[in-house]
Amino acid sequence: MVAPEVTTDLTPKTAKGNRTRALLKASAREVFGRQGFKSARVSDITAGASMSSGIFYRYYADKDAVRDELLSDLLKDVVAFARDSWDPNDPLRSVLRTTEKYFTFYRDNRDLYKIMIEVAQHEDQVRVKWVAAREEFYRRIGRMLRRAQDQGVGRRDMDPDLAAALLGGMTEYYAYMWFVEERSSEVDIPTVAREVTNLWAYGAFSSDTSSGGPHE
Amino acid sequence: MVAPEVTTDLTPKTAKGNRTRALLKASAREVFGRQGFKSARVSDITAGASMSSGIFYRYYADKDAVRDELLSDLLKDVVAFARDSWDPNDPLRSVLRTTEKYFTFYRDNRDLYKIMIEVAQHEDQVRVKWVAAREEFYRRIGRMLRRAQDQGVGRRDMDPDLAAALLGGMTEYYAYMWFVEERSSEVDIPTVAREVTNLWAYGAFSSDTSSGGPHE
Amino acid sequence: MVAPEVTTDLTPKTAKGNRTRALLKASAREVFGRQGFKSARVSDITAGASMSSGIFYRYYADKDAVRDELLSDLLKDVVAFARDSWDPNDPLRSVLRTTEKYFTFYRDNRDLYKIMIEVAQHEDQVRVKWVAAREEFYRRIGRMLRRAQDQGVGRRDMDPDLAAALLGGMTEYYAYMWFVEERSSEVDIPTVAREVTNLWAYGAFSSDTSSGGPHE
Amino acid sequence: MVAPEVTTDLTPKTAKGNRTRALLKASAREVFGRQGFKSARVSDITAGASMSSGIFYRYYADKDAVRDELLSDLLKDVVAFARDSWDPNDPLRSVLRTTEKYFTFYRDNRDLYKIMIEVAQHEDQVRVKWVAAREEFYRRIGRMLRRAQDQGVGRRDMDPDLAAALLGGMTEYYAYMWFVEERSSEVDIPTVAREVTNLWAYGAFSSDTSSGGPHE
DNA sequence: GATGAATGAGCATTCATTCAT
DNA sequence: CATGAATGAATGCTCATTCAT
Repeated sequence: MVAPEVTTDLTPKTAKGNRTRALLKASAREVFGRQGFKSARVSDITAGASMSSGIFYRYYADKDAVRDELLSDLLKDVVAFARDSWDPNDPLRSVLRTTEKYFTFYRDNRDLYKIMIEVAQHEDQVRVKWVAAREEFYRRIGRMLRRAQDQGVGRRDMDPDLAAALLGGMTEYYAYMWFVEERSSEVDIPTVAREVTNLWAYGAFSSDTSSGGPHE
Repeated sequence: MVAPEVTTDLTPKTAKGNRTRALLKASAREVFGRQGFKSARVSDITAGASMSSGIFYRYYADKDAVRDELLSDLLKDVVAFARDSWDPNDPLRSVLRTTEKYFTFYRDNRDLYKIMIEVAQHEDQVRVKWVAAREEFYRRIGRMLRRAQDQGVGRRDMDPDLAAALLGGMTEYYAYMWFVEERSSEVDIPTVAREVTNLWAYGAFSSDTSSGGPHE
Repeated sequence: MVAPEVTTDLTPKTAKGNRTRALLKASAREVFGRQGFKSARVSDITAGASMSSGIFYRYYADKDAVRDELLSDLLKDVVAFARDSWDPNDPLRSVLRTTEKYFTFYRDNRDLYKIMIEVAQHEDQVRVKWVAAREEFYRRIGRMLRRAQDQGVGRRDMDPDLAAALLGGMTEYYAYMWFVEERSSEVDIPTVAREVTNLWAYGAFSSDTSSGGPHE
Repeated sequence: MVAPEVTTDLTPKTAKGNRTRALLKASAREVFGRQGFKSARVSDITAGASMSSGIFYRYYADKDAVRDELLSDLLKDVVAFARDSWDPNDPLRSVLRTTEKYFTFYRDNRDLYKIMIEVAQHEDQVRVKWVAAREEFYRRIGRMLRRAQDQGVGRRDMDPDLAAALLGGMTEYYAYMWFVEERSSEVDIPTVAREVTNLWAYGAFSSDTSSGGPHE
């Protein structure tokens, strides 16, 4: 006979419980963002919420659990983002808009991205989901590029999937350097978004399309 | 009470010592690459070299010391790489060649890159050097793009420094996904290098130059 | 990466905590006294209090911290002792009383004295305070001897400061041999105190004063 | 059958060997004196003699062995010192001479005394010998005091053995503070020796003897 | 004899997690 | 619900000592 799992129910039963849980989660986000996940102690999280250390385990099974919840939130948003539709009639406008939104999103979630990147180096579970979310992104871009080729506005000699990963990664990595590594930069989001879009426009789309490109 | 002598000399004095040190270094590289730096124990390193744990400290002050030596090696190579000259007369050929070489280099040092990226998240010392090496890269690219603009072959409406970081980062990040994250990919280095070069060619250089571009 | 919070509060928060801390301190005193500070392990201390090793660090930063607390306690008492006033009208009676009190005090704190002496060999911090406390003692004695000379009852050809250190040290060292080294001795405190006082009386005070001396 | 003790012979067989051994011993004395016995590493000793660490065990069984040899040397000298005869006809002159010689001896061996005191806190073997040597001293003094009483020049109401330990310890402890603790002191050996002798003269000997006392 | 490489036991300290109140 | 006390496994590092050359 299997020993009965003594699974303690971690769901808050009261409004106060909900609040405590939320405070712990917020503190975890802040502490992880500041110190990194590995060097953050559970007691740092509880201290950040002005609580006693034991209470943490009333709401989370362990340290990994908060982390996973925070990263799940981020991944959900990222996936939703990736699924945002592009306007097939004006792909470059879509690129510009999406790029701007993307940078804004990344900036607002820089702490979570930082955690994600740190954790993904070790935790296969996390990395797999993280990679999957990005692949989804690239697939979308690839589809758009292919459609552009079909419509005669995409550069002929281009591997759409490869170019998608390259161009998508370009944006993502710039955001990383900018907001996570805090690369000093004089530029603002619209400026970078325009440069990105131009690189896409000239790099991936036929030059004759570029007449309607976003470059000033 | 005067503190005991701290000037322990860690240099190997014999050929055997050199061999041992090299074995430890190699084992460290392998262990860090496999388990990550933080979760690697010193005893993992010595066990990997079939030695007793104490011997490690005969050659390295601590766990950080091997790591730093490994990363210094990589950084030295990276910086040398960044300083490799471009052929000003045929920038696109240079891009193609450099990109191919870069991917090859990254692939051969994937384990060190993995360590570098992991460690740079926590260690300011390391991150600063790592960022500096990349900036050097981008500065070089920026200079090349500016020269191209001066010569009338670079796209006019382009911020050379911004574009440099974007294009440079694009290559780097693809290499990361490919070799460190082991993104499954059907492509080979020449193929990716050609696509990268085309994106540079069309994205950053005037279209009239592109007649001599590397796309088949 | 910002270093994690280091401001761990080591203060007990509950009555139970206070009790635990006190038990650990008592155990440390006993263990240090028995095995000496250097060879005492933290786990010896916790084992002596029937606790797990980790709890020690809830209340003390490290092994040195308990030691310092114990020695501070002793030093505080010693300094207070040194400041006890002498009766200027009857210096020899003061010597007798003080000597008796001193031996009693030393005997009751023999374990702490043992630790102090051991530690003072290595730790400059401790030695300095320890020496300072003794110097305070000697200064006091010196003042008394000088006053005796002024009043015509102190031996003329005496360097009061030198004699003070000699006479003060004589008492201290006898206490050390007696209670720390456990020199077998048939005598009791009053007997030794009387002999000490006589040596002071005849050695430092003019013989004509000695008529009122404490020797039976 | 008892397993045969594989006792390696540690006696030097050559002149060079003798020299090496002596150098190691000298280095040990210096290193112990500087860093203390416990914190001195065997490799500090060999390094101090510009030799490799392994050689140490060619001449000494272990770290304790050199220490014991050094302390044996000291103890032998101390015991010889204690056995030096006093001039029964002029005890105070003897006290003065012996005290001066004692301070000189202590000063010249301050490093060995320092080691002795440190080690005696832990090592029963050493402490026992050390205490025995001192007791021998005190016994001698006691005999002298008793003889003085018999001859009518010693203070009647004095316990000779007790006074011996007190007076002997006084000298010893002053030497310790002076030369080991390096108590800053303006005085020189003759001055202190004279004060010591006066304290003995007036403290232990009948006042009418003091006419021939050594005080100027 | 001499060198320096190699071994491995020993100990302080950290911190996630559980428990008593 | 909440507190903070208690547990104990885990690991980096030191250094006396032995060994191969």
